[in-house]
Amino acid sequence: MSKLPRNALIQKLNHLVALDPLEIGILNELCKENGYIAKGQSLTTHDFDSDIVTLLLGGWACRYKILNDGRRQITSFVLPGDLSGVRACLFGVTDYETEALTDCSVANIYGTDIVNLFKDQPRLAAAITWGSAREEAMMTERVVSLGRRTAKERMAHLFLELHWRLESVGVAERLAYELPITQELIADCLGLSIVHVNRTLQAMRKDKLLEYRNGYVVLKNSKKLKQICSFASNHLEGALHPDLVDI
Amino acid sequence: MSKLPRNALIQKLNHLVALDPLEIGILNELCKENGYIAKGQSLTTHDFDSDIVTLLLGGWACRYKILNDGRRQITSFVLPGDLSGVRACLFGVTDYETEALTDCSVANIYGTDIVNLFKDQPRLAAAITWGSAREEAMMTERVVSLGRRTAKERMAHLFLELHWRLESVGVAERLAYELPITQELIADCLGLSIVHVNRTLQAMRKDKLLEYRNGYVVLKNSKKLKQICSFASNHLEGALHPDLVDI
DNA sequence: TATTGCGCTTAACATAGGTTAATGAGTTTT
DNA sequence: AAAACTCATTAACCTATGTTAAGCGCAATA
Repeated sequence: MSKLPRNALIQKLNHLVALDPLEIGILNELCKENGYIAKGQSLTTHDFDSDIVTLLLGGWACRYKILNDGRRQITSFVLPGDLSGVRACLFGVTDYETEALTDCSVANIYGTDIVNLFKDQPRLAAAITWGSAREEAMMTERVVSLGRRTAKERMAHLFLELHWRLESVGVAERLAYELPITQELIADCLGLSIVHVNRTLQAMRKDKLLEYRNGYVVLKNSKKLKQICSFASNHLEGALHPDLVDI
Repeated sequence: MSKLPRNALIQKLNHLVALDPLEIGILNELCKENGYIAKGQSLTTHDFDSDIVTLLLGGWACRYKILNDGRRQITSFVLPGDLSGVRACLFGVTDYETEALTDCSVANIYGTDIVNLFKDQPRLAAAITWGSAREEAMMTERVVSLGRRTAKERMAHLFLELHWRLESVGVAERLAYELPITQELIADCLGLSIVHVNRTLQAMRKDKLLEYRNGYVVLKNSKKLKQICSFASNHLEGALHPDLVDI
């Protein structure tokens, strides 16, 4: 393993393919922190024709959609190591807003550089594509949660998924992590009312399943939590197609 | 425009990039109908290590997940022109089942051939990637529906989205299409009970919004339907990044 | 140190949608 | 043509979750 510095994206991709020093060098060059976004600001500059992909390096953000009467649905949380705006850049489609939930540090990357990656660095391109595939898998799980799981099950699933993701970029402890968001945001993510989020949280505290106070989550009984929502992390894992590994 | 034969995939991709005759030729070769799957069968052979991507050419299928107590959530309908198993093939992950809802004709494609497409035909690869991006966009809409839309809104959205997709592969009339599935399947897609699907359908019939009998849907007031769920099709459209068009 | 405000908590009440169960209309099987 | 199924339909009743509204605690501001 090389001693080059690692950012969250590299850590994430490295779970999939063992990156060689050259590739790590390229990524480090591409992913230099060069921006800062204050809490509440939009992550993606909405100048249409903006040709920028944003890599989140530190902090939390979310993607959401608002219906005409104000109902909001958060479609995903954006964590360190996640790219934002790839689709907008490649296909000129934006179908949601992205907002910083905390102050964030980011790397703004030219869309052209991403496209070049696809031309010149097939393994890296494949790894990035795998990132998108993982997002889609998480989306699938969210559909299942919202469609068929109860409030308690949804909640268990969310807290476990966040832990898993944060751990894979080195930002979580073994059974705890910082969750710097309000219950209202959790409600808008789980398709519940804020009151019911609170009720459910209380109940789970009482059952010694988890603690969640002051922006800090402790999974007190992760085994039980996993049972409750039949959590499996396989959808977050993967192995590259052999033909692609050896390019 | 060339006079070569078109299958559903070609029609779909052609909305994104104007394919040249050579590319159409490659796709036609790759997408020859070579399989038939009976209603109720799994679309993807579940032999692990199977290295096959399935292109649906005719018929309907769906992806779903079943919770341990039998609750089922359909995560998406698979229509002609849709690829199935790309992620499984590239990353060895399967996180849902895929089942034929009608008898289906398909093209089984070797994963290797898809991978080669990524190496040799960047525009086609980009177009296929765009297909995945579109699926993710639809997934996002589903999350919004399940999380924040009422039964009636969800239903309106589903019927409009299906019409849009079917039209784009030439399998729908201007305001009508065949929907060869049961109300139970609609329920499992919309996260509702079968009884409530029926209730909602009755109400929408009475309001002259749509007809749906004998597997045939007629959108009687598509304008109103669009208002109800603030349907927008922009998430289904897109334009390729300029750098990719001219490769 | 008073004030304001945001986020958390709780209680009382309301409802969209779930459950159970029975009936009917077509279709397939025997 | 009877029996057996599968789907759609309807009614009666139930519950998970939503809504409204009111305190509470703490941090930021004045």
